[in-house]
Amino acid sequence: MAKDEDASRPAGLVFDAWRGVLFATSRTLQIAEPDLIAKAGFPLTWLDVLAQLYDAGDDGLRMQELEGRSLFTRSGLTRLVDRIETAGLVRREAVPGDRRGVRVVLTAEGRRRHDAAFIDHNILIERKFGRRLTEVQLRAVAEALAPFWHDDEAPTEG
Amino acid sequence: MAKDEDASRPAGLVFDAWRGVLFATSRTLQIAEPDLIAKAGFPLTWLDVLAQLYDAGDDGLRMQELEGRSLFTRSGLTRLVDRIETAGLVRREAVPGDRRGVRVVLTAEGRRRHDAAFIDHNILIERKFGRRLTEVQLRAVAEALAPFWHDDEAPTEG
DNA sequence: TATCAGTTATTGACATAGCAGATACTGTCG
DNA sequence: CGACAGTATCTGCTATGTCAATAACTGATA
Repeated sequence: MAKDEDASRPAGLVFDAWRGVLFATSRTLQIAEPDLIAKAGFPLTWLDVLAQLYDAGDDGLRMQELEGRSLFTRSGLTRLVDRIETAGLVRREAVPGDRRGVRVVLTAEGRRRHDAAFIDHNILIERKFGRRLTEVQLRAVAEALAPFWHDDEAPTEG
Repeated sequence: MAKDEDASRPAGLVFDAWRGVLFATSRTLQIAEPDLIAKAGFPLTWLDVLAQLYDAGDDGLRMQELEGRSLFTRSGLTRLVDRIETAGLVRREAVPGDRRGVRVVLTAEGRRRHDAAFIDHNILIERKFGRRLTEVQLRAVAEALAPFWHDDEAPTEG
């Protein structure tokens, strides 16, 4: 018994929605990742970092700030930035007035590669994700999941 | 569609919807993973496998089938199943009539641990994901993203 | 029955991420 | 100055995932 209603929230509904979110993410990323590597020559993790630095402007970001805006740990970021730096897409610079700190800045090459990758990536997301939903559905999903943008569980840097 | 409003172009919509899906997944998993490890003693990857085997019934699943139902590669699965087997939660058995094959089956202990973990995990998903959406939103998300469950991505551009 | 292409699963070499501890610097207090 | 607590970043060890190559087996063919 206990068909579904009665409970303010049918358990199966949450499960189905969660499953949808999970699979949409995984499936799309599984296509987007190799695509990005083929076209841009670097993985999504790099694009995350490059995009953050792009948005941050000319002064770049400190490792600490980068950590706050990404889904990596500090040590993971250190190595990630190492690789991107070795590839010449970012540069570590001294922070005036704090010799402990480092700020990470896009190089000209990094900016170029970011721009190209960003465009390619968005086209792919449109094709593999967006195209599977109607406009009404897109709007519903975007609206329903918007709360997760600003995460109240995680510390948000100001 | 052909709803041409300047304020909400489909491109921006796709981006917002994708961003929502991405963030909902990341934020929720970042909480669910440590929680599961604390309560069940194993990570989400194990639960994925255990849940698939649970659903599959007494005969379990072959590695191949497990691969099709999960988001791992074959070799990744081999090692994942190795670990779970070492922990005693699954068992590899011969497949009658095909000596290449292996079928993976839940042990009694595996079933117990699965049940407990599944309950805990669902409670957490309800709390951290489901509770942020209304029932209408849940329904909309579940419906919109259901196509991703069975992903038969057309090999050519679709 | 010998062979050969295809299938199933594992293994080896390698890449990347996390945790915990190390390293380098800052600012304060005596 | 010298000690100390706090901050910013990096490194060592380890865990886990992927790709490419391998081993074991199947079914068909000559």
